[in-house]
Amino acid sequence: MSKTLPLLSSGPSERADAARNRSALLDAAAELMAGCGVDALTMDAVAARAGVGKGTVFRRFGSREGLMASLLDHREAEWQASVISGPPPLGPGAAPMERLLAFGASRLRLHLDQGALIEAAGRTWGENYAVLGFAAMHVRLLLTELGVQGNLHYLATALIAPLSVPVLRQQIGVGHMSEEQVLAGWEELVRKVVA
Amino acid sequence: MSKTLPLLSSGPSERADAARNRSALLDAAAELMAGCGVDALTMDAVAARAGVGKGTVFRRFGSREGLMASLLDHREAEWQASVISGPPPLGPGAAPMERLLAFGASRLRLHLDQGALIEAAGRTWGENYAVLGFAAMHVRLLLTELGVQGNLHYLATALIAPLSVPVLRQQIGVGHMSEEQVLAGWEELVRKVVA
DNA sequence: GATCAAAACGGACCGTGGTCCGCTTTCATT
DNA sequence: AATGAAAGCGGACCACGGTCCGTTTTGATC
Repeated sequence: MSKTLPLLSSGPSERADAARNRSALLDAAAELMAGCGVDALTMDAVAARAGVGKGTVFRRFGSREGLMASLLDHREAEWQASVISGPPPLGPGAAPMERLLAFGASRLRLHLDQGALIEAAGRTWGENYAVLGFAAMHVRLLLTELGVQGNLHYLATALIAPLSVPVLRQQIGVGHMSEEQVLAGWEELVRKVVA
Repeated sequence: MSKTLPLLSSGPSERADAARNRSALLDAAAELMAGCGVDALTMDAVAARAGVGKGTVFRRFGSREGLMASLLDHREAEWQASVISGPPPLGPGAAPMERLLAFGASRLRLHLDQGALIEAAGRTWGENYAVLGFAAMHVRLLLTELGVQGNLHYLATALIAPLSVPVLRQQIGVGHMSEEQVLAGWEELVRKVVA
């Protein structure tokens, strides 16, 4: 996650031109992606569209994966906000089990919607502590509230794992499950773990 | 999975020169990888070492990922064989629960050992029906024997998901779990699902 | 063993991600 | 406002994955 994620940001501030270019690059990337899809997005095109040199793109985002991760930050921050303070059942106010099932459904949708982008972001996104860490923390908390016994940290990551993009792609694309079947299966898994 | 996997192979046979080159390329790749690691392996280097043109490498394996997948085929085939007909508790002869736990431990080891190669093989390997499909089928069978109720196909894939390379890397690398903790956690998960 | 179509070969060529380094901009300090 | 060092900039340059197509090899058939 980069400085663009409000949840974690701050830092020693960015020079004015740098901030302007970062924003221009993110806009350019989003526009190009909307037109051509994730895979056809080239760094040269982004730089050209934003009216900056290619080197600038790499200084700001480190790599293509880093740029993709920054594009995801937006969506992820919104999602995290809706978990922390959005309306129930995803947000606080609902019973733990309801929240947990809403979490699964919501995460499933997010991963299906942003799948291509998430895969394009690769490890930069996938091994980011702030992303999986937040989800794991949340699930762990809900499991605690549900009175589940055992290594809750592990169980939380294990419940999140079947919602990951590669697994979903395998289940839906190769295994020919429907989205509903996957969600129903996950709920069944959760109930067995919680029971 | 490619023609090199005995479990699935045959086909209308390969011309003698093609077979010779395939074998030479796999050897060259394995040797270079042993020396320089997975990431430093370039297609040009493999071609040069095998004494063939670059085009030949791509005709045989399709892509870099395809070459990596072919290198994995060997190990995967051995592993599948040990599940199907190796000694207990991984192979037949042990009680279903023992076999299931042995499956987890074995798969965990395989993924930790071959992690870099598996990631380098990307979707070519990861979405391969013959790989995840075999594991899912096996787990599904064991769950049946254990009398588990529900959507066993989904539960099988959900139990395999936490053993995937990205999840393991996250748990061990970022979350600072030990290999033993991960395995213990997975066993706990299995017992909750089976119970 | 001659013939020939299909298969395979090789390496020049291309696009893209990523680096490098000399020049320019910013901004804190005075 | 002048100054200077740090931060940023740009685009030429490089390495590597992947493609293309004219040439060569193979092996089935006669």
